[in-house]
Amino acid sequence: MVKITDVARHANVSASTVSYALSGKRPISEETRRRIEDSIRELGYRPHAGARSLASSRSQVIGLVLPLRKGMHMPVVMQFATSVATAAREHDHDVLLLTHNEGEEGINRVARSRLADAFIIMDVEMDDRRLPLLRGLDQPSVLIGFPSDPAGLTCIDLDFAGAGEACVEHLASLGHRTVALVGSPPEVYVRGTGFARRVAAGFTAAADRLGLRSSVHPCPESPAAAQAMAEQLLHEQPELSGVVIHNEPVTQPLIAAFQTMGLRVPQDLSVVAICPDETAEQAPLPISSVSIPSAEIGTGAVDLLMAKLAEHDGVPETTTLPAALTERATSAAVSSVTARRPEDRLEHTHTPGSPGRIPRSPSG
Amino acid sequence: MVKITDVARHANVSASTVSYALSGKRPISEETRRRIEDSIRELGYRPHAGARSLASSRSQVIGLVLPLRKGMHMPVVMQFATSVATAAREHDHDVLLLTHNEGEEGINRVARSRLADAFIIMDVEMDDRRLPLLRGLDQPSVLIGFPSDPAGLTCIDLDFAGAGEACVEHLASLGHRTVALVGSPPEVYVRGTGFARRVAAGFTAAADRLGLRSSVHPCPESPAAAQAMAEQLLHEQPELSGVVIHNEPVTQPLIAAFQTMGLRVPQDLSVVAICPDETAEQAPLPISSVSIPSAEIGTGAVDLLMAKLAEHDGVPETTTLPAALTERATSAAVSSVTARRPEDRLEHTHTPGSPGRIPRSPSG
DNA sequence: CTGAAAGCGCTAACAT
DNA sequence: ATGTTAGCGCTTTCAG
Repeated sequence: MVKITDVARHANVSASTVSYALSGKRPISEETRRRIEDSIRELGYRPHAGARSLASSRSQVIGLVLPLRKGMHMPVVMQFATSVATAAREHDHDVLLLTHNEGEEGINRVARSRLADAFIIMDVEMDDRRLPLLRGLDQPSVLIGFPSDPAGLTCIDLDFAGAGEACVEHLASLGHRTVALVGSPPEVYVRGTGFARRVAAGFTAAADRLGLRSSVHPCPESPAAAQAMAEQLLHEQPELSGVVIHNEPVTQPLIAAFQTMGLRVPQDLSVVAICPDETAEQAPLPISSVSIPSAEIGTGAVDLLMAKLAEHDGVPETTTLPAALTERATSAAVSSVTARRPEDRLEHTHTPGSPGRIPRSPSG
Repeated sequence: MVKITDVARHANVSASTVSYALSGKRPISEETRRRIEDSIRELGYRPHAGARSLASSRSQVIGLVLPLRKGMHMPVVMQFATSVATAAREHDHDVLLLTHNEGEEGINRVARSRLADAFIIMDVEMDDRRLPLLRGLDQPSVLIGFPSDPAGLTCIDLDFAGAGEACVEHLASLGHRTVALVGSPPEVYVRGTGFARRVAAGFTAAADRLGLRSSVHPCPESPAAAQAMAEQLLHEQPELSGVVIHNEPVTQPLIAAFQTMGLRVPQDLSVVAICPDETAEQAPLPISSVSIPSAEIGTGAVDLLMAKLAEHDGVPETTTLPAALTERATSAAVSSVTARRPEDRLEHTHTPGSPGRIPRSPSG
């Protein structure tokens, strides 16, 4: 194995000079730097990561904790992970993969053994059990998602409340008066994952503010559940004309179910999703959507982490990425009387005036 | 930071005794071991990973190279990654995440800096450019997938050829005489990813052997492509009664397209997929399938790697996981004359006798 | 602008 | 069964 002393000898300098040439922590003459670089290349030198970490107390590794639980959409997780890995490399760091199932102990182990010198935690819950641990660590961390109390932490996420609002505002601007949110599976709400609740809160708030009737429906991630949900919605709310979907695997099946039941999208029913742009664009009928920018969140998290590692102060506790809605083919202005043709539905039809259960009525 | 000498002092032993107690590399008296363990717990000692790696030339980290390219199904990749991470932890190792887009350089960097002391490479191509590098590394590696020449390497994968065969055998046993394979996107074949070609080879070989008509159809990963594929298949091969799908995102849309076109599954058309069990089970109509056992492949890869790290010889160059077909609701025996009703199809109908293009005729 | 030298915390001979 | 000691390869004072 070629080591720093080999390079030093070959370049006729001391080992420390090679080290400094590599780190840039002190000025090196042009001439010397060139000789060193040549030697490094010629000998094929690579610093030993362990030695470096021992001497500098910096491993150049960031620990990335990914969720594996149900209700997480894996393509999004993967895109996020790769964007973190790529961004980390641009800052000369590598990424250690930790899974949520090792729990707090995994983070603790990696932190205290100094295997990683910073952490990115995905899928943070409102009252996440890892928070006290993270606050007490020597190493800085960045959370994806906002816990109830972000004090002393650094968090970044899409403005999910804003996303919920943007969807409602879009539908309202198109003239829709009754809207429904088909959300994440029930367990996601139950375990207090912030984004699910925030979408619902933003959705409901905007509907109330704009005087729309609204209802929220957690939905399991299966085509069957999507089918049942479509039937339930049309059954209970004949005047429903706008649906917001925040549940990736259900998006396509739900739209298909509506169509099968005789509703034309967007003529009879407008649909807006909160999902990655890729999903929205690739659908048979491109979906109007608020983008979940996993890649930006990933690089943003890395940037925040690097700022903290550099001991920049003024790293904000919370960073919120603005929600932007892109209009595509699934949303349109409500049309006149002929718009809804309940008599075409396969079953459970209603006459236009007969109201189903109305879970919420507008407050303002 | 509490270090090994602190523990040694606290337990009234030498540092090396603590080290040996931890590694188990030499016998320690029951009494001493207990004292050491107590001290470790009391002081909250964790060995410094870098120091350990420097002194022992073992980082206890394995590098995992994941693909991000199109045509890879992310849920499968994630499940694989998490099973690797979990299995690695059981052997006291951590996992460093490398993305294929860093290419050979990423592996080289991590290997030569001794950040990782073994590698698992996913999505290996027939003539993978990383092979020479891997063969020359100090560190052992395990490949997921079989390159054309596995000599000097260790590879593990599902028996994809066997999977293709099993599907055909199943369909043949049900009386089907004309079968089609809807495969991975064209680019996957083009870049020589082994599994896609092996499925096709096994499929074709079994069809030939059993005297079935067969054809192979690469298919892009979009619902639109699935729809087009369904139309094309029925148009060209009116006598088609068995379809094998090896293209995860297309599976569901393709079945739906067939149904929309008036075919009943499995009465008019049997469908068999090669996909994770989870996908097959969760489909609206549970799909008869050969399982892609990502988790087993992941733990298998780790086990092979650990054997190599332990310098066990006799680690096999290739490990093939047997293909097992599970019969579910999408396959059934061909029914009699009334089975196919081409006159019900939405368009491009054919009279029963008129053959479409027959891409392959049986050789035996 | 460059060198010399003292560790970083741990493991693994080599002792006994 | 345990202790002593010499590094592992690098960074970073401290000196010049």
